[in-house]
Amino acid sequence: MPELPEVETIRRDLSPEVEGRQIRATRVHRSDILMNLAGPEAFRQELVGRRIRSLDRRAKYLVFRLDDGRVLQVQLRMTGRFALGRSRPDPGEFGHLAAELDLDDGRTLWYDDMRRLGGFRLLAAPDWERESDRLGPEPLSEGYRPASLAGVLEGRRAPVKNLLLDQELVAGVGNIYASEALHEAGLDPRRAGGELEPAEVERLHGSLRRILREALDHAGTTFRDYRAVNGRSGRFQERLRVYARDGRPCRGCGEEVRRIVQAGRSTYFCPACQT
DNA sequence: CTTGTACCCTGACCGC
DNA sequence: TGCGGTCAGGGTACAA
Repeated sequence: MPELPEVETIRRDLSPEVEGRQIRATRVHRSDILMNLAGPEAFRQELVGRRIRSLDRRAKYLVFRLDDGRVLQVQLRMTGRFALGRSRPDPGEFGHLAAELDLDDGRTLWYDDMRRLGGFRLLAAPDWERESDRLGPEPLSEGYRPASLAGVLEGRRAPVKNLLLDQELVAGVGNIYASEALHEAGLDPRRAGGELEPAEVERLHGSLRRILREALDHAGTTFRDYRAVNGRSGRFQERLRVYARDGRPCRGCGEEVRRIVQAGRSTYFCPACQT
């Protein structure tokens, strides 16, 4: 569900609330969200008594750093959500409760996941570091440069849209912001990554950063299922340029926005301004 | 290596 | 009202 701006919004909502808190109890209702743990009892044994040192984000992962050095990694995938509070969230909003973590301030961290594609993984620090090293650079980081994007596009014949979704090339970009950034940069999503001119790569790099930053400033895009903590909606959906706007006029030139399928996923673009 | 496809799962929506 | 097909902010395993 969520891409970098959405996951980062959740991290900002949660981190001041959970940092320093101790996990007092856990309840797992749907075991398939335990991605590398045997079952609810194993989850409980590993986590009860642990304190949360910090909450970080890397790509689309939330990373709870624990006081024993290990890492609880959460992947929200399409429909994972969090709520935090003293009483169970409204079942209308949270109808697929998958896990609960009681904290030492009397509140509970509730994890809901309708499709159960997301989940929790408990990793030793070196294992997480190794995984993190495989991921591409954070596009909003200070040091992210056009040369980094140029380097991973070079020689690639796959469509640039597909390459933007590859987490090993650049971290945190998903289906919405890939289309949005390519539109802002005026680039046809079907072009081979390796065929972009240096000036075009530079434009794409700038657009990617601007779009992600703007989406983050608007607390993400609530198009369908995504909610920040406790049901809070994003506001970037009002500013979408092409995503899910097929058949409607391009905000730039008035031409009809088109939808195509690339690597099995929808891409939206304006055939007039993206070349 | 690179690229495409099936799959995990539930629910909303559309045409018949 | 029901039914089948399609689609959904993701990622992985496997085949070609």
